[in-house]
Amino acid sequence: MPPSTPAAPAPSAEKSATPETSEERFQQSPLAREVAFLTARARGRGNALANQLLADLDLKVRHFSVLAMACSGTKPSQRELGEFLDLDPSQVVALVDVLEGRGAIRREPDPRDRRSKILVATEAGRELYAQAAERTRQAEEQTLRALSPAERDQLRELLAKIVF
Amino acid sequence: MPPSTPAAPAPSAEKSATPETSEERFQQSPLAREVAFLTARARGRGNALANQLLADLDLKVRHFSVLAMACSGTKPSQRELGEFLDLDPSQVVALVDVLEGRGAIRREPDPRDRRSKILVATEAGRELYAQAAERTRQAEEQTLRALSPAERDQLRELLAKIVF
DNA sequence: TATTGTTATACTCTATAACTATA
DNA sequence: TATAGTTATAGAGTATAACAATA
Repeated sequence: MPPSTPAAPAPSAEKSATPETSEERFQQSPLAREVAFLTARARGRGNALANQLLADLDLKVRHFSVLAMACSGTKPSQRELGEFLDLDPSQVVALVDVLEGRGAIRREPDPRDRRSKILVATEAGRELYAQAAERTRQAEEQTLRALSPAERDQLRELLAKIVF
Repeated sequence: MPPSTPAAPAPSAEKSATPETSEERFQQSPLAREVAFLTARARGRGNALANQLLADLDLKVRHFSVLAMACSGTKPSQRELGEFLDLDPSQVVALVDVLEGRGAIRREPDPRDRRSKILVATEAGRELYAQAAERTRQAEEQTLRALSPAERDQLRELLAKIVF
């Protein structure tokens, strides 16, 4: 009988042999190793937190994304924006309507194709974006707080590789 | 006039100065560097592909996740499962109803708490899971095909760190 | 003839509240 | 009193089809 094995978890205990939380238990499941599951959970949590922080600006993540692209100087048309953000053309219409109604963005005619409309931010839109971007920055900080700066960059690079 | 500069993109061209696709253009935007955006896009694409590959089994990713946990041997209650999968209790009921109706899983009484029900897979359920897991494996392979095996492990580790 | 934005519409997913049976 | 599961219901998100203007 070895005298120097102090803190072993006593595997022979009869009743409370499973004091671990279900979260810990489930981390052993195969599902918990699937990238699809992990990204779904990451995006779910991140989205919820970001929506929460954006709430006092009366914005949701989806509106923020449209506003961000309108502020980016890349002059997206509605169609292009929909493809980039994985949004249906009809959804883009609805989101743009909201932001244009708030005076944050404008639909400008495309001189090269009069069918399409280019989205640009107004001065008020750029101000709103500045406030919103600060909040999403906080959300990202909190979401990634378990990672070192180097790991955060790694994650960004790996994700960019698979989606672009 | 240097004779040995053959394939320069001729930056002084007047008209077609933007031959790049909008996707390339938008990758320069600040939004494209936000982890929230990248994970949302990753999960959107991954989810769509997985749903597509699971379609001939009459399953969607959400059903697959429940089935996977029922097959995992971790004996989740409906409540615990909902927390792990970010699903509302009422959604769990609906998903479990479908899978139980197909004979893939069973609700078993929890001897320690007669209010809660533990989800376990039937033999048919384990067979269905085997087929479905092969398809989600294919989906992951395709989603991550731009990454080396080492990079895939890295990504898994980083994601696990932020969601667990 | 094909494409952009738009509208109307329906469908899926998600969230809320109330109920029951147990604890 | 609080919690697990259930039900009903409403809301948000998403997808589909048809149309007008333009290419």
